[in-house]
Amino acid sequence: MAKSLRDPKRRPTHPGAILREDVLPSLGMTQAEFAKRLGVSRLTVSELINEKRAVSPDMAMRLGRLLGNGPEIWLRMQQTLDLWELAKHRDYEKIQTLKAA
Amino acid sequence: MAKSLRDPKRRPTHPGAILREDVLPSLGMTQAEFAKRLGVSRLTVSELINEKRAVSPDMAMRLGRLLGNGPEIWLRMQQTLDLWELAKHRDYEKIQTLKAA
DNA sequence: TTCTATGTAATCCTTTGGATTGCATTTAGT
DNA sequence: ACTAAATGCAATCCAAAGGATTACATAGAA
Repeated sequence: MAKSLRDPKRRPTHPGAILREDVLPSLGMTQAEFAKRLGVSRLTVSELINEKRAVSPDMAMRLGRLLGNGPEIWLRMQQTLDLWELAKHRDYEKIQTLKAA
Repeated sequence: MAKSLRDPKRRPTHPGAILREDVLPSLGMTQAEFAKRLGVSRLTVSELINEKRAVSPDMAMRLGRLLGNGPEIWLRMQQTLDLWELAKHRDYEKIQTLKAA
């Protein structure tokens, strides 16, 4: 059978990748300009775009506002990544699931 | 007309409230015992339950594992609260939404 | 009342998002 | 090719936040 649409093994896309590959190019806007509009420093945008840092709730609000699509999308992408990363290096196996509450 | 199901004015429920009012009671488990199962300190559980702190991604993983319903529910509840809080005291009004990308 | 559960304060540690500044490199534009 | 703008990145600082541990006071139940 075909692979499921989302491969559970694969690292979820970092929000920065979307900004880098889709958003900024289609806007034809420099990082500096983008940062200015968001009201954050150029460094913050650069690191986000290069996947060096996560989308914080604050940043999600800014992106949602600037791009007009709300903060949820950005935050959800980030959390998906966060959970995926955690599941990798942390041992939650030790926690025994309770049977019927 | 009737109010919408979710009142946008109202503060979203804190995940700790669910633990305090539903989960722990139905489990008939003490906070100390719950903390032990989760693998965190009693303080951490107490503060979470009393809404003094947020559900972190790590805590969401633990809750999801222990309760058997996955981390997403807990994380999503927290996010909703986070965004609601941010929208209150931070001024995102200054960020001008870009027209058609 | 005596023991258990809980709330909470104090302290310490680590991580992380942001701001600045400075500098090297890349990429355009002319 | 040369200059100027854009970008990547390192170093510092700062503040907030999740956790741990310890200790203490109170609430409650056996």
